[in-house]
Amino acid sequence: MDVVSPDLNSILPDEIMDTEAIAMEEDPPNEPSSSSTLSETEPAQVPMETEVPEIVGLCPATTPTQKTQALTTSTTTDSTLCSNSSGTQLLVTSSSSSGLKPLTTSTTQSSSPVVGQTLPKLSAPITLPANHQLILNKVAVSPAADGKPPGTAVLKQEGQKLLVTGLSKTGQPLVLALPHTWSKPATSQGTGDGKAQTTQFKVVTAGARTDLKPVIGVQAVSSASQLLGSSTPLQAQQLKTVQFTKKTPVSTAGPMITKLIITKALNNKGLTSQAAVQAPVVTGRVLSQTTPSTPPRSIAVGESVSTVPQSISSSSSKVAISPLKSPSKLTVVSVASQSPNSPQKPVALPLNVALGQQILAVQQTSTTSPVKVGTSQSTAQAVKPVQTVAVGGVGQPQFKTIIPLATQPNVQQIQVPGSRFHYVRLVTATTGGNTPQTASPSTNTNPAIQPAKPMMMNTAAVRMSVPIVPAQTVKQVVPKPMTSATQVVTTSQTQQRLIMPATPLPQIQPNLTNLPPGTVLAPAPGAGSMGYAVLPAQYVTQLPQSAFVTLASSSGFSTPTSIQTQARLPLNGLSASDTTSRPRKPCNCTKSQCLKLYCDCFANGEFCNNCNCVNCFNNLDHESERLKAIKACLDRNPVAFKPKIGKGKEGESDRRHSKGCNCKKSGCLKNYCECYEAKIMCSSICKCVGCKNFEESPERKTLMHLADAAEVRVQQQTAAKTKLSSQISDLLTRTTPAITSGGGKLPYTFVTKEVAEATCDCLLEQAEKAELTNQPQALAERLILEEFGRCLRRIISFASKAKTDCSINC
DNA sequence: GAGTTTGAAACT
DNA sequence: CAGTTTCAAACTC
Repeated sequence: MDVVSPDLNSILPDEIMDTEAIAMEEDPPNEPSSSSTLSETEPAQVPMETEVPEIVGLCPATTPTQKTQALTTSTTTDSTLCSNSSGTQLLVTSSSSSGLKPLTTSTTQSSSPVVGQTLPKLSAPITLPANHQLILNKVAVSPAADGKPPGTAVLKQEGQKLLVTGLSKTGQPLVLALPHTWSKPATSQGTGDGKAQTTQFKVVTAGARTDLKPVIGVQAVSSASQLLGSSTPLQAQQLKTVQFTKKTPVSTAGPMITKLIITKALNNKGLTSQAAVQAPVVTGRVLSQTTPSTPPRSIAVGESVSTVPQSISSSSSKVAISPLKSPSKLTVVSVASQSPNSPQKPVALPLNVALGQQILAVQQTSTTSPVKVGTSQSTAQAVKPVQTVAVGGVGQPQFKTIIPLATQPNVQQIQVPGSRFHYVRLVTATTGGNTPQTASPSTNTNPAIQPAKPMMMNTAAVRMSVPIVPAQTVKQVVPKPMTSATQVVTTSQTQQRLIMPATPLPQIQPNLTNLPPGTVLAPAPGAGSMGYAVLPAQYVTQLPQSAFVTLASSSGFSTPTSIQTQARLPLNGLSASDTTSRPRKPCNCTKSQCLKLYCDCFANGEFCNNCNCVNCFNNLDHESERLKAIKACLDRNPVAFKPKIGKGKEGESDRRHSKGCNCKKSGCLKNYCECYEAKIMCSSICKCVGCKNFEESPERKTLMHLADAAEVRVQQQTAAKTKLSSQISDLLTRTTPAITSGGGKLPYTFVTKEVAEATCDCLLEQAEKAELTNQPQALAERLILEEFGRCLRRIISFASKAKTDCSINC
């Protein structure tokens, strides 16, 4: 294992430290001389982080508070789990050459090694950056029969799993990729030559930003330079690459000399939530270079400047990741294979090697909140392991989850608190194919059919986004034993959705990409890739473990009725309305059972929550019906659940309705018109009659002006009210001291109309009295003034008394 | 709040 | 694919 010093995050742009504890051999001769690459040897000790900001846990038993990091390595050695005292866990999983070797995971509670697999022990503590996840999947090792030298790591398509991603506090994505065969299409980036590569690594990097294309690679020393050179073309972003050579301490395959190249995206732009929505996760890139006798290793490097570095130490291997300065997070979870032999392993990455199921989650958070990761897994073969990865963040991290679809249903749940957007991407890594597979809907829909490909995810992959309210806390969902390995992604956000294994619905599979935003699809247990259940993540997150299990169970979605009610319950102490970043109007469906697109909730891929609907079936209690309805909708329209408003041809900023409207009477100037409702112009694809919703339309301009004026008025009124309230409050505050202090200021607030009239009456009376007594004018004026003085004194006295009474009574 | 209008979705 | 019906939201009063 490679160890990265805790300072890595802060140093990443500049350097990478290599701990001495790691039995890695430095390869100075091989280090690339490129200016972009920085190599350093880190001191033996890696500072331990006192805090565990982020954890990716793969252990079912892991409590929400536990923080874990999972690493899967392609090393030939058995995978081991390393955990530190803080509860941080390092998960190392490996897949056998067959690609079906069980994944082994360990939790802090259980240190049992992975069955049949051993991982290099970490000699040095591993410091993981907060909010960063490091996942290393072991690449299948080619048997000697293949003619390859023993210990040579051969990357199988299905087994390829490598995801190391991280975001610096600045949001700069960090990606570390293990050696991967250059021959693979994944190297389309220009990375390289895939010659004579015994081991392949697939690197999937997720970035919160659309343009993020982190390239990280752990390369054999010989190929290190190549990687560096190739990394440049890969990214639109500037990347700073840090490369260091390490020698694997223990490897059955023999000494491992590898270089770790860490590229850090220098360009921090585009970290907006929007960007994250568009292409957060990037792309899984395969930057692998095969090196004989060099087991691939994956290191996820998160960049963080956080003062709370997270350290993880393991006996076998150590990976130090510099603490994240910021909560920015990238989470990549890859599943190399199932671990039939270690079903009961505490930390089992839902690895379906054969299936190549992978889940990629990328999260970026602005906050420094530590990431909590809860993991769970199934132990029995009959029970599918469920992996839960939670990434916490207070800010509005961008979150994307990629869940591979495979015949072996593995569902990985990723929880990302604080993420405002939740993305779910379904990626299937199938065996056979060497070509990097994009997650594009059209190609990725049928994982079982698709040949195994290096997991490569790009923006084209199925993308589902759902606004998620930042969650302060992370909820951990414990997966219920399932027939197939399942990873569950949970978030504290109400918008997040999960697709749970359901009854086989082959028809849906082709349309996976069209599923409602935030939907997670998971193969139904035992049903291969045919069964899917669509489940809003909010339910999953809110569900108790038992409930969740029920959902995940192959038996169907017999969810306790309580679950539905839970959706209405406050989440994380926040009411649903509070937690919903995008308030959704409750539906009022009466006849559609909320299972048709008439229902906005259903159309948006959400469960009805706090709606006024009648006979609603859009809930967990009727998941089977819901699933069928979804299928029916997709059958009718494969893109039924895709956003209607997409980007126009002209550019990103040009939005347009995907289908166009068909308005006939509204002139497209009322909310009946979907275009107008979306505040976009009608386009050429619209079939509307008498359309007035075009740029030069005077009606539209007038309407817009009126709308703007109305809005301005509202704003002004609001501002006026606020100002008035403020003034009154300020006035009362200022007058109070004068009263209490007996100062000369009279609280005119007490001079009401009645008081003024009464005062005038007194003055008039005094004037009349003087007149009746034939007093000289001067005396009369004096008497009047004296009376006025008395009135004032009475007013002041009253005000003071009122103040006193108030202070006493109040 | 009831009734009407509207256009997307669903159906034929 | 076109015409019709259904449906729920938008709108009006």
